[in-house]
Amino acid sequence: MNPLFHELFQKSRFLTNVLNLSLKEHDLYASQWSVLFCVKKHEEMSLTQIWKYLNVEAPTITRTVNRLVELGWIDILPGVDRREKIVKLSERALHKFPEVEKTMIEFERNMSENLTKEEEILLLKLLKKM
Amino acid sequence: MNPLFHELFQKSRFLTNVLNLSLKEHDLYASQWSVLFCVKKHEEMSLTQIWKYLNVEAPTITRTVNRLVELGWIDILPGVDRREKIVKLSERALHKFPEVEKTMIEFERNMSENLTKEEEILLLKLLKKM
DNA sequence: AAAATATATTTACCTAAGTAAGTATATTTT
DNA sequence: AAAATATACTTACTTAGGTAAATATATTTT
Repeated sequence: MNPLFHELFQKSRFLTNVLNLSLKEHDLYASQWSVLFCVKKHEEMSLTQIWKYLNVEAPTITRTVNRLVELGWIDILPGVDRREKIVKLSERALHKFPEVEKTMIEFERNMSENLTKEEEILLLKLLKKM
Repeated sequence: MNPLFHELFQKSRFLTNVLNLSLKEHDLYASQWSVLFCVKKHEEMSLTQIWKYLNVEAPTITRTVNRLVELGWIDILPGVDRREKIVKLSERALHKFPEVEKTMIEFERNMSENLTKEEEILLLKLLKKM
């Protein structure tokens, strides 16, 4: 069997585990971070915007956002369209964000330190091409 | 944020979804296939051998193997050491295996058709190096 | 305006993976 | 031989993702 796919799945699982471990210090999981990150970037987002941006299905975002609301990272604003839920970072989340970001940058640095900058760019290019 | 990790996670999720769709014709999931594949390769394996080979935790394999036993793909042989569970493919699984393998080869061909052989080798190398 | 259709989110149920703690059996130490 | 430790697997609980179907609200057609 083609070892490429096996390796890709393994690496993905490994990186998720390491990332979860890194984010533990902020009581966050990787998927929660990915939602916080894109909401921060766009300031306000509807759930549909989030799941389209992150390329996952709607129920996944319903769940993660609900958890983040429970944990106090996210506030819900009622939209004009009463079907949709508009979401933004809470005060506390905005305050904590830079520290979490620091952890993320550290994680990314550690996980790519075996690659030169050129290799990193090449790897990204090949992944996208596949 | 470094787009490399985002891309890797996305691609992994995408490939898992496509693979699950391909394997649906055999009523199998990707993770079930990975267990069947390594058990076939080694003929007989203990659960510990399986989870070490696949680089996952023990409970994951307990669950997947149990499901495969239920579905009739795997038989359990009692080991000499009564703590351990030795596992092999069922007759039916051995019979069906080549067809599933064909599906897998087709999947791999489709998913790597945008890469030249050289790029494929390079991608694998970079993933391993990371 | 009523009916039909579309969109946004949720609910229910499934696989897939993790950690922590429990149980049963082997092995090693004392 | 008894006690302590190690190993193999399981159980309970959590996140993370998926599909299919339900619900509520908007929009479009008739």
